[in-house]
Amino acid sequence: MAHVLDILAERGLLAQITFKEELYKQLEREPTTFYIGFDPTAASLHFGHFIPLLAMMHMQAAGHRPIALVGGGTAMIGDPSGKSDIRKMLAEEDIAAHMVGIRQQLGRFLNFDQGKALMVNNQDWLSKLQYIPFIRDIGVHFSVNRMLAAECYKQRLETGLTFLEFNYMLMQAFDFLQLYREHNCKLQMGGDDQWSNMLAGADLIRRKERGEAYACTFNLLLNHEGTKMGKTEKGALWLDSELCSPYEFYQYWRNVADQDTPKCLSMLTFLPMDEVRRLSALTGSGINEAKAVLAYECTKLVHGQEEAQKAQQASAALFAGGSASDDVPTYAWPRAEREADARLTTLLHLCGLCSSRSEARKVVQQGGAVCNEQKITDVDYQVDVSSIGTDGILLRKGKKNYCRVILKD
RNA sequence: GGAUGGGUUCCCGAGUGGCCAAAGGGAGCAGACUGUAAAUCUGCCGUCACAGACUUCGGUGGUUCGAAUCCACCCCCAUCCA
Repeated sequence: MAHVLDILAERGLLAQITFKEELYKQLEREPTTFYIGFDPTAASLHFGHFIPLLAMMHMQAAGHRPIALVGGGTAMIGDPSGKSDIRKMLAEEDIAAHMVGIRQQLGRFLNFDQGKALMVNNQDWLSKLQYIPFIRDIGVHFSVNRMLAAECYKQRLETGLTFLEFNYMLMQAFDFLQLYREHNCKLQMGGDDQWSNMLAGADLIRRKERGEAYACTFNLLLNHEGTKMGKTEKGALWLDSELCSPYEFYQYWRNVADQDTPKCLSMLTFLPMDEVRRLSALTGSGINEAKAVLAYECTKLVHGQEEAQKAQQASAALFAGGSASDDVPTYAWPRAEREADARLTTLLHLCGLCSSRSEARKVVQQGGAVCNEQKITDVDYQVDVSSIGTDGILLRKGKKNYCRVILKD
């Protein structure tokens, strides 16, 4: 069986590794405990967490033990890495609430049975720290000169960096030390923007414990224009079906640019690389096959096989013929609303296809509004409520934004 | 704490008393072309009861027939000094 680091490298996930040779040997020698940190900035994980999750899955499959560290303590500071602005500090209650959601989601990706994976919260130890002992014990090992030279602070020196945030590196380094001591955790993985923080942790372990510790980072998934993938107009691409339905999630990946498809296939799926290469070699309209596979596989990982199939079927039905299944985004139109105002523009706004009635008017005027496969160009068009059956009606904005409308009492 | 320069619509960025819902670019949306792709071209791009009205230019007051533009105070940011 291939070495897990080779697998990660082949799939394009791996960015940087410390002590490459030694880490290879370490992972061959014994099941190794490693950790990745997740910030509880929201109640749901989003696509930005997905690549680390995939890496954890690969690692767990290879017999290693993942620790998901939820940064309840560090979230109270905010990580300055890669941020142009000061990150919002979170209130303690929010963090606690977010952690509940994250805990649940992690269970879908990792096997937590019998201690095969752990989840910890760094608040448990960070909040107990005392200032003087901490700076004496940990702070002495950090050279400000070197910290300022680190990439993650360099940028911030241009725009401003608070002392609060400057401490982030020490906190994260301490986390690693803590996990090393408590769980024999020897490896930290994470996004490439975490490189400096991770090195700091590995260094700290070497100094304090004279122990072996490694760090390894993943590539960010960038599109051909060099911007981060996994963002929507609304912001993050959430992994929670409440915040982003499987259908929407499927559509996101179904619509990636041609050039980005091969990269996505290898990084975001568990398909054998032979299959990835075959799909990546497709050209012209054949690439659509690759995109359909990508969307399906990716949705399957996040929402499960059943939901992925539904999303695939709903998409196929919609784009082939125009019939709406239950899995298409659906809006239940309350009686009071439709009796008060049954204009199409209002409905387009209510169902979320348009962000305002003004936008809806523009869409209608420009010929982008379609109701049950019939183009509507009259701004004052009234929806015939009595004709709506149990299947509802299908609204479309533009070429690929669908919403099924059903009646609600 | 002191000096200076700033805060404009999703982002960047013009605008220094009426011609400003506010140039230009980017993003986004719609149309044409296509493969649910890209590129290109066209239109839109504050809100609404939409040929009209209403609300926006860090905040609060003020001057004026009239302010994003002038004045006062306040908040925030950047740079230099301490």
